[in-house]
Amino acid sequence: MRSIPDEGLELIARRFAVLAEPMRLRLLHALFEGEKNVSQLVEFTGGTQANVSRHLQTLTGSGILGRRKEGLLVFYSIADPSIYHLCDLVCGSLEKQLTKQAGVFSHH
Amino acid sequence: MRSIPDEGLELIARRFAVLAEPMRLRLLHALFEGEKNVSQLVEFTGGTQANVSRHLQTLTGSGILGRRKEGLLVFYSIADPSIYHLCDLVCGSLEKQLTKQAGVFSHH
DNA sequence: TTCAAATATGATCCAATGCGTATATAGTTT
DNA sequence: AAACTATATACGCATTGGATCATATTTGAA
Repeated sequence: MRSIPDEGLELIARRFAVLAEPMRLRLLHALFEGEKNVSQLVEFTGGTQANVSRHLQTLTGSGILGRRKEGLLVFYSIADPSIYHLCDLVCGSLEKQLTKQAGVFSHH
Repeated sequence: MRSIPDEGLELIARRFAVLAEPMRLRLLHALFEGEKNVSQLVEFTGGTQANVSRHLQTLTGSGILGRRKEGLLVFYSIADPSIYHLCDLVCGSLEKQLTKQAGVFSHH
């Protein structure tokens, strides 16, 4: 079998880790609608400005988000389209698991 | 826009977190070949028995792996087929990012 | 140039998690 | 039952990462 070098594994793990925070998922979910600036995201998520800014930095640093400055405002947007599919996959898998029990997602 | 309840976000984050460890990815990679018992996985990954066992427990607890006892041996296998696609997506996305620089995956 | 608004960053604290060692449990063999 | 093998778990330690508060930086306006 083809083995994966440690560097590669750590890169993959790192990518998953970036997605492993509820606040970052909330930010991604907000940005699925289209690009938004930091203030909008702060209001949207209900987080503090500092915290939102940090998470945006994490997401941007990993290449998932893109950044665009316009005067005082900074707009963020999805830069890696694979994220959509990734989230769909996980949601789908979890829905399957959950419909075998009680349904958190059941009220479509 | 449809918002996702906090419970849901935490479930999704949790799923990503489970995939965010190199050793667990190594175990998954090993199991992509087919089911293996703990000793085989210990040898395969080069980890300690205790550590491998713990990570297998994490993966099983999240529904990603299945567990089958056969005498003294315990066999683990991929239970959630979406994992294949999930890893492919991430790898593909990372390859794209990396080919824009130096190539860790470049020697196919 | 001074002020105000939007965003980023530094310092600190705290909780979560991974690893290693040692030990416990379960199943098998004699 | 005793001894042995395979696997799981308890404990302690070290590291990491997120949240908050305060402050810095950037940019536009007066």
